[in-house]
Amino acid sequence: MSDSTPSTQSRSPGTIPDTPTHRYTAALTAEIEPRWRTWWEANDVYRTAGPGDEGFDASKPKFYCMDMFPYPSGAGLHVGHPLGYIGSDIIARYRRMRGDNVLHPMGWDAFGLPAEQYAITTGIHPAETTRKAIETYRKQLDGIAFSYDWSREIATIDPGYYRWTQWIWLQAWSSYFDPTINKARPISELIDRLESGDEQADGQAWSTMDEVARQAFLDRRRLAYLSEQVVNWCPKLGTALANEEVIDGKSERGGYPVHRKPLRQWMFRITAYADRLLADLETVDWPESTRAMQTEWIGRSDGADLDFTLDTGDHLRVFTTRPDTIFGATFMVIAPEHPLVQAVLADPPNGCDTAAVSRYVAEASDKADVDRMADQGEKTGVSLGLSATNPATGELIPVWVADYVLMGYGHGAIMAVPGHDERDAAFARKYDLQIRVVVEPKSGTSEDECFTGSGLAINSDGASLSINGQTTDDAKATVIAWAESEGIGARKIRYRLRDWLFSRQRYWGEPFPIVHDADGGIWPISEDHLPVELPDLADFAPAESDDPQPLLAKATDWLNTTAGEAGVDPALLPPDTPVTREANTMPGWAGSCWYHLRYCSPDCETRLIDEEAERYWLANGVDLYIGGAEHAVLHLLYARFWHKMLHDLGYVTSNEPFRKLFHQGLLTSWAYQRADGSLVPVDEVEEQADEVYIETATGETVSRIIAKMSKSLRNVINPEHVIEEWGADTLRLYEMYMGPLEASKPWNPRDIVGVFRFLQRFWRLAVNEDTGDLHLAEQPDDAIERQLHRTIDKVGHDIEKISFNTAIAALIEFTNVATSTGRLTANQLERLIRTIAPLAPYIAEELWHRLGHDSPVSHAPWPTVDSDMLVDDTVELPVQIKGKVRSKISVAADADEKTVQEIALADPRIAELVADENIRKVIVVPGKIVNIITG
RNA sequence: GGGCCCGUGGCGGAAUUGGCAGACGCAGCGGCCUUAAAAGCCGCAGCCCCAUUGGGGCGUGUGGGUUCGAGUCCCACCGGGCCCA
Repeated sequence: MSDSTPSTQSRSPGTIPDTPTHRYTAALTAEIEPRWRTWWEANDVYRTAGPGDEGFDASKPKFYCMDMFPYPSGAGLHVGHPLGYIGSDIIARYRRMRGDNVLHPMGWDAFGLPAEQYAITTGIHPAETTRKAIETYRKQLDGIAFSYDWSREIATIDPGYYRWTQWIWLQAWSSYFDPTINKARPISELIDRLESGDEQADGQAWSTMDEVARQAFLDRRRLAYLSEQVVNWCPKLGTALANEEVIDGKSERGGYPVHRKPLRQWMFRITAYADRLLADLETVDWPESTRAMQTEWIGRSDGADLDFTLDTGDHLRVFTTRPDTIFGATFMVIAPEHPLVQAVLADPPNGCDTAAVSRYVAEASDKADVDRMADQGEKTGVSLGLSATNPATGELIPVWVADYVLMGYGHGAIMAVPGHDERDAAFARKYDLQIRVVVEPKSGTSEDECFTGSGLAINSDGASLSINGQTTDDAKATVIAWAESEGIGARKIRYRLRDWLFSRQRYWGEPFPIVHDADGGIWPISEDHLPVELPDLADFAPAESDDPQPLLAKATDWLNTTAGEAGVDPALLPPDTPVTREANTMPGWAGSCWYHLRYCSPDCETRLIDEEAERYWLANGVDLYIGGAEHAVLHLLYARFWHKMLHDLGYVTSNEPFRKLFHQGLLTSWAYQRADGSLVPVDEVEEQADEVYIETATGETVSRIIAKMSKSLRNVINPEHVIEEWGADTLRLYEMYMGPLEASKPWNPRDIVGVFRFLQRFWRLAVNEDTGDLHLAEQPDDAIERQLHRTIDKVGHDIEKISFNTAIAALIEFTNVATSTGRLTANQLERLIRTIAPLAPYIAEELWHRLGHDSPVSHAPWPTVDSDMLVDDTVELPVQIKGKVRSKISVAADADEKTVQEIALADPRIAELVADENIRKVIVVPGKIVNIITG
């Protein structure tokens, strides 16, 4: 067992001979819990009827309560994983008892890298290891009494599931974004508009374009499109890596060189949705921090596009958020990837050191964007020997190339204002470029060398424009209006959000439902040929190559096929046309973007989601979505994007997928370190004395640190071990009792016994430990009855507030009072059992049936609360003198202020204390407090 | 560097949102039961001072402010976390 303290290690009440036969012990939970689990399963207790199902009651309100589904790893669950699941299960059970139709499903996010990496080292197929891991997870989850409707279980790797993942992708491929209505539409509608002449293709009439030009135009408009992207390519690993997987130009795993390489990749046009993804954050009930993160990630900036004229006569377009500082633009900088660089190298102006420029561009190409953007570190660059005219001042200013400007942002070119931008200032100082101050703070002078805030424009007076004295906001508007009238610029809103790179060179993911013909044409697989199944592969090792090769390229029989074989509509392409399948696969995020839809009708063959089920379960989206904050941006943004796209295309009615979002906190745990820093597993350590820990095997002293539970720190706690020693109800209660669900908190094995003792007392309140019979009172005790109402009321409210720790505290308190006062009547006990049922389902079910019920306690209604029982006739009020409590008085609950004041002043102790004082004022807050101000 | 969040007994945490700080649990102490121990049960318990029951002072990271009244609101600082740079 994972316990480290001797006091808990030796505890094992089930084996103590003196223990009463019918005490709530680990031995008893080991008998009770599996028995009810089997019974629940045999009787389909948690099956949820939806529209069209037998027994569905449409008059009940719906409550869709969903967990972020897990990636089933080979290591199994540790006690941190179920934390959020226990929370959502309590809510689901509570809402059911409140009379809602509750949809509470679970599934598996089963495509992804770890299984594939494992396959590379062991040769075991990812499908096999994943299936095994799912089985383990399922077994572990079942032990904790989750009330999932397993008939709705889905796994992203099921062909029946990823058929629809592919289908959704095809919808995106077959759609475009119409900015005039700010929505996605089928691309067939765009073709109609082009053919009718309602719209032109980039200013060209459709009728004048040939087929190649038409396809190229349409491909540029699709929501899913191919594009040349610079990726982190690692030849040794044979794959592109995410930015986070590259450290100092080397792969995180293996330390192999990584090159920045342009690669044709499938993209998603998520940027088209930037403003909707931003604006609709206002409409959801999400943690403030998560909304802030998404807002920052989308990164809207308001500014202007401005054109500068080069001395070659060409224009250089820049984006700036500070058009008001145009008079301070003393040079320009372009990114190393900017097309102008190649133009300059091809036809160098006088004074251009082409060798230096070429060398600089080559060096910059292998640097990651994050490193280039970093504020610290030397700014580097090379002059191009070109000049541009500042349109406001008329001055000629030099053009440089520098890697702190990124091609992916704006136009890959900036007007540099070293007087008011830190990075431009650093660059100007290094290369001795002119710095001009054009903004001053509204009051006082700036302490900073480089003032980047808002203020008043100065030194900003030119032939066609003057903004001196204008505030920054006014000056921005003036400059934009001027640029527009001069025809050299326009107001522009830009987003930090980039289009989503959607292809991976991995094996264990969804194949794209598309084929390529010999001429580079792209053809969709028709719907009735979906899914495109992942071919079997015997060898998962990536091919080492300078030329990026997706793993699926190894499946040559699968890869090279014909249009007919692959399932392309014969009307589009003759069936015997040789085609190549797309060898890239979709990223791990794909399946999780829409699983909230599939749960509603997991077996629907005709649509991704049954229409009626969608309207019912997804009205206003998922009612409660619980999961980790680590998905605050990527998963939650991608899922919102797909949902909105499907909304535009008419497949879902709601605009947002998750109405209320909640993040559970992280579970930390103690880890033990030897003097040399190496780690000792938690279960090989004992606490010898207070704060002194020794390694059992060696007797050496080890030090204790607190850290996130992880395999590498050897501090994971296995839920099965906890259940073995205390039972699952204790595990559930302990995890919820530790503190607020959203807080990070340390797992302390020593504390578990507290909730176990509570359950023991709870059990003893109902059951005679010696005989096993129920022992009940004939007549209810009035004080107990009142407190029971209060407890039911508080537990209900706390569950709704997701404040389970205080709900449990209220139950403990009631149980302590009830055990010390006497017995409960059968009726009282029934209500108490129903109140604890969402939190501790096993003990509740056992006692419920012992009370003579045949149907599950989870199907019983939540006990009613009589509001008269919540208020007392008399209340005790503290009486303060100058803010310090000096006495307490007992008054009628509805006594008016005057009466309360009289009683307070008449209180002997108060009278004595104020006898010699002048009473200036008496504050009476009915039901709360009395405060007497003297002096 | 900017933004957001958080600092309460030995520990995990409560406090109806401005009204008795420390609910509830762990650990601790005392008692019952027991030959004994464990388990269980009953009680004590923020810190300090005086005292016989009782009383007083100080207390929610630090310093200031608003208020009859501040853990809660405002300002500054210190420490920790997250996000963006």
